[in-house]
Amino acid sequence: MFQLNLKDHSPLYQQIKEQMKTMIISGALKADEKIPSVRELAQMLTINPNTIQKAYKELEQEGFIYSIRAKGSFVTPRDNILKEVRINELMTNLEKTVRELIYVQVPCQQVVLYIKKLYAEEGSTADD
Amino acid sequence: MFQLNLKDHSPLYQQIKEQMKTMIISGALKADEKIPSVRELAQMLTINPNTIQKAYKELEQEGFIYSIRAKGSFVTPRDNILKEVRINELMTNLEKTVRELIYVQVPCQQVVLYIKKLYAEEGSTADD
Amino acid sequence: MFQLNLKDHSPLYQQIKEQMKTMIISGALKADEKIPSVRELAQMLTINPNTIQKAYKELEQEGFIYSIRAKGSFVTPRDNILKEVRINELMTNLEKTVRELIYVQVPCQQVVLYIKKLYAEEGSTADD
Amino acid sequence: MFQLNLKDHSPLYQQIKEQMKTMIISGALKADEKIPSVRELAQMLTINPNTIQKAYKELEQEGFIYSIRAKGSFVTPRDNILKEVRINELMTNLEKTVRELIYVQVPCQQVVLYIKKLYAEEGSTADD
DNA sequence: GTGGTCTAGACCACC
DNA sequence: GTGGTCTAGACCACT
Repeated sequence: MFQLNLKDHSPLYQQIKEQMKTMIISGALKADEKIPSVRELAQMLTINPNTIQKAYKELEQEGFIYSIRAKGSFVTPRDNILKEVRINELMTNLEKTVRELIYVQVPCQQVVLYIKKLYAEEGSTADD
Repeated sequence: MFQLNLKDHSPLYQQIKEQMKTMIISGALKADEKIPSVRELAQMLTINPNTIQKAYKELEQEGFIYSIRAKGSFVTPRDNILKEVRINELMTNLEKTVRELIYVQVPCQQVVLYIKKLYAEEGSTADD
Repeated sequence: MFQLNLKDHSPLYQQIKEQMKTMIISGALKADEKIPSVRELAQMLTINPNTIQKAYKELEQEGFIYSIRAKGSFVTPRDNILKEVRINELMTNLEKTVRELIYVQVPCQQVVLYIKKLYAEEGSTADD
Repeated sequence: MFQLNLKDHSPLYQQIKEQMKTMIISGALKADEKIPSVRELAQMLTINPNTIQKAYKELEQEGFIYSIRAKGSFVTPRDNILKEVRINELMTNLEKTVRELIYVQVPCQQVVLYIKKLYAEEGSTADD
């Protein structure tokens, strides 16, 4: 389920955050679905519960999950996510990547086709 | 020339790397142009030369600059850059960003138009 | 009647307390009016009776309600409330809020006008 | 300097946050002034550095302090604080307190005079 | 020396 | 059993 890389320079809790986000975004975790409890996941990954706690707390602050005391943590339905700020960040990120793609002379058409392919994939599985 | 943000939590040497890369990619620094020496830049930014050293070392490893002993450091012409690895990284990065854009329901067309606009801008100034 | 927010990190029993207090203060619940029994309210909100119990117990300790065995719980008439301690708490709270308002440079007049408006509203409906 | 109450139900890190905020708001700590390092304060209060860390991190997220790696933590100048959201919270808080003051029949004039007094105090010491 | 990350193990409030 | 808080002690990256 999760693959942690201890050699990587990025902190464990961020790796957990990233992978959880990926699972939510990819649709592997559905809206309002329960995610593993802090202790469960800690045991699964054989790391300290505090590290999971930190990851979950930040995921909650960023709006990807919500937690209910004595119940567990759950995936925020995507329509409830505060989108505007995030979209700005994503577009800035996109711009930076594309500018470098231009620099290394990847043709426009290749990039556009790639993006259309990604949209096509998702559109058929997760739209609606 | 450089704008360092001490309050930002990203390390100074990375901020320097990023800004140097931006200047190379944007064309502000031309191929084979000399960039400031470690000591010069350290003095300009009033920070420790070790910090600059680290930034330059990584830029060289990533192929953006090359250095000649007793001469200084210079911008690698873009045709000499080892592109394949970098392109892979960029495409992976692109995929992650686009998947999240899909998740927050930004329409395909908006993304594609944005990318075409970026290509158009650069095409007229730096292409060829 | 009551709106519980499970995602909120404040305990359920406090949410119930707060809302009950608000209803008493606003006049929605009159003096000596009967409030729902523990079991009734638990059923209405589909939560554990213990949680309601805890809320009622604290409301009683703070003097907002009183209970009669085998009869139920009732709203304390406002003249019977032990006011002095509570007023001290409120004034301390007020001081803290106002000091921060000063810090973020909200002008005195704006605060004063706001308070006068609140008094005017209540004065016409519930005073006397 | 700091007074922690171990018996209090509120977490230690929040007590630290509150007191630090009070000191910033009261002007006891000036803009860009260095506050004690994580370890220093931990030693002063004889509590664990992690607890201080948590308090500082949240204070930084809320904009009251900023930290620079390998340098320390510093007070954010008040003009740089993101005010609008905070003002809304404060006004809501104010409303709740005032409504209860009305309920326990504290006269409007007493409240208004109290607020004017607070503004007068601050105005003479910290304005400009 | 500073802030940041992590562990192992404990205790608490809530439901 | 769940999330949240706390301790004691360790290690790391950065400057």
